[in-house]
Amino acid sequence: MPENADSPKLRARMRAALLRWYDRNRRDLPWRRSRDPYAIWVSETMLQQTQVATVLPYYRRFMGAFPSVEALDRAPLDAVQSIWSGLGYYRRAMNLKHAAGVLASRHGGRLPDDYDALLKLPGIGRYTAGAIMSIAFQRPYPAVDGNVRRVYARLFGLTDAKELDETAGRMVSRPRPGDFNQALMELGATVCSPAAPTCERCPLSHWCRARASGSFELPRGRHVETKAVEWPLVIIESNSRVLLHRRPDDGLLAGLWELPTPATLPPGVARESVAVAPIAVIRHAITDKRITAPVYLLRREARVRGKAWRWVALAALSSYPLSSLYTKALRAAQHRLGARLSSIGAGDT
DNA sequence: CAAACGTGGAC
DNA sequence: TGTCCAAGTTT
Repeated sequence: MPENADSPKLRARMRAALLRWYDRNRRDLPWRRSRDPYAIWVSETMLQQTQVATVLPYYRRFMGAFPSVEALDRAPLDAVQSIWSGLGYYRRAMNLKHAAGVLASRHGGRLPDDYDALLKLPGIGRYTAGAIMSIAFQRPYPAVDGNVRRVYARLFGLTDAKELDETAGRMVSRPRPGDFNQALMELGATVCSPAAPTCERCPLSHWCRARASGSFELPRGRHVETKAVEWPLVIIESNSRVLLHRRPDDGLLAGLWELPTPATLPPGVARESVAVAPIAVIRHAITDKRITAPVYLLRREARVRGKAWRWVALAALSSYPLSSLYTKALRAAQHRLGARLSSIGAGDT
């Protein structure tokens, strides 16, 4: 048992110290200026496995385009995916859109002030439900993410997941459960970092077990074997348009548009293209794949059928949901395409 | 429950 | 260059 968390008085002191630290050190983030549960939900979803700095521009654009549940519900899926392009874990965007529909039809267009109801929404798991409950509704639920696990692991010497959950449940403060949870995460992200914690700046160092023992080791994450993958891409260009293909609705990059590969050229387009040298070679990683992507340019017309193929004007590429793999390839080819493709991918508007 | 799911920052 | 891994969820 983590003796440090046993005493209610001690817990109260730790909470107070953490909140005081947070009040003086909190970063000024856009979602912290809002009290709208929708804004909290969107930010927490974007922040899943994604760092704050990466999220910021996406959050601004998303909230600008879809400022409410109703706006999101009414938006075309393509528009939502397009804004999300480059952020990764694209199922999150599908889940948001889907959940917005559920909220509109069954919850009056609002996030429910109810942990179990939140959990039922697609894309909301234990962490996100706890974050929304505490931050948006001031309810004393824990929100245990990687930061919190690390902080408690060091602070109390915890390794067991169940004990950690119990501790998190006992530690949450009321009042200010949302600030408390964010303080814990902020501490983990900025002070109690994985490799080199700066204990001099930590308001909890006085009580910290790892600090006392000098051992900050954490249980290793699962080692994931990466695979080298060759993934050639073909840019078929004609009249300032390129040919895109829509990916299947499940699996990798589900529902996004892609550049064809030599093996999946549309019917009627021979593979003659790929005999020539690539104009560029892209390197990109997707989860456990280390992708090497030679990019081939083929200038020719082609007749295509079906909803899965589409000629897209270069100027319209920015409104297409594309993985960074493809925006990299298109950027590498832009001078040959005679277009200023600042409009490709994230970053504009 | 292990595996899949994106991307870019940090070292 | 390589490796780790981040405000997780789903199947």
